[in-house]
Amino acid sequence: MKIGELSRATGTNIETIRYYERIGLLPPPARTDANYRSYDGGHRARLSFVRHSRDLGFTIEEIRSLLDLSDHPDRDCSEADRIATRHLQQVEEKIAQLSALRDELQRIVGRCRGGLAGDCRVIEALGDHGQCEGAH
Amino acid sequence: MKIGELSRATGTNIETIRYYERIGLLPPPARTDANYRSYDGGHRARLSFVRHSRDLGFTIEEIRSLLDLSDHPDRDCSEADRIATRHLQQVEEKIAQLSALRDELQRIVGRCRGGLAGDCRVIEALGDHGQCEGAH
DNA sequence: TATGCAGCCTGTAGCCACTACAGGGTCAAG
DNA sequence: CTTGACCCTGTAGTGGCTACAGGCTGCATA
Repeated sequence: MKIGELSRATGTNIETIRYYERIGLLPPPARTDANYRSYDGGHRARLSFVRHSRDLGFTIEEIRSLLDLSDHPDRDCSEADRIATRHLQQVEEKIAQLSALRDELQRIVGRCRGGLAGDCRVIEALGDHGQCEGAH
Repeated sequence: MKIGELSRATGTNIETIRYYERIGLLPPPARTDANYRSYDGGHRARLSFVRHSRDLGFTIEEIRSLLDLSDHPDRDCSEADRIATRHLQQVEEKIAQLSALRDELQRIVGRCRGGLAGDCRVIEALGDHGQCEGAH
């Protein structure tokens, strides 16, 4: 299959596929006489693996390790578990951060009465150093 | 105050302060005879505003608009409210996304029994197209 | 007076994970 | 024989910094 078909089959941008090849995440495929890339099922599976991993937020380097494990079924898979567990922790941290941030934004947004910028609580709150809570 | 003091006072990297000046977020300060940047309280307040906004996840362009409003107290502040509300929505969406992602990661991580990579459920799950749920 | 070192300056390049061209070649249909 | 979809390489841009390289200034100490 040509790059456009692979792109449609996996929902991956053509430029991204070439990018993955350039950084060594996908092996260089065979070429047609016209120098077009020619992919097979293995490439497709590998790209799906990469996309699914990216969708889950793994970094390229993490995916490189995971692919490496998947290429060597005889190795111990605890490394894969470690990567996934650490990533899960990071996601949980990020959620906690964003939740705190959402709370502060909600406090700020709720205060706008639609007057002039000079009296605006939103702008005022941003100028504060975060101690607006107990300040008045 | 010199750039190092401003850096300590606001918890902002020196390179970042110069970066903000370069992109026009902070006005160029006066210079000493030795060509050192010389900041005043106004600069400090503005930088605090920027840092606080960045901590809340506003983009540079959004901060530019917010600063513009804060520079013109006679304008209507509904624009500030609009920016903050939209940003809040984005944060909420992000949290929802990450929560879904966390759930999937938890499912994946919980399945590793520590065997060989060839039998690893983590790697297997990543290779799937996300239909692993009802598949077996 | 010499010397060392912290701090400042400019300018450029790197980070991540793409994305978007420019400028060209290839191929099948009409 | 032309049109238009598709493919190629190579380079530069995105956001928001961060990290140098290579050089200047200012102050304390020997």
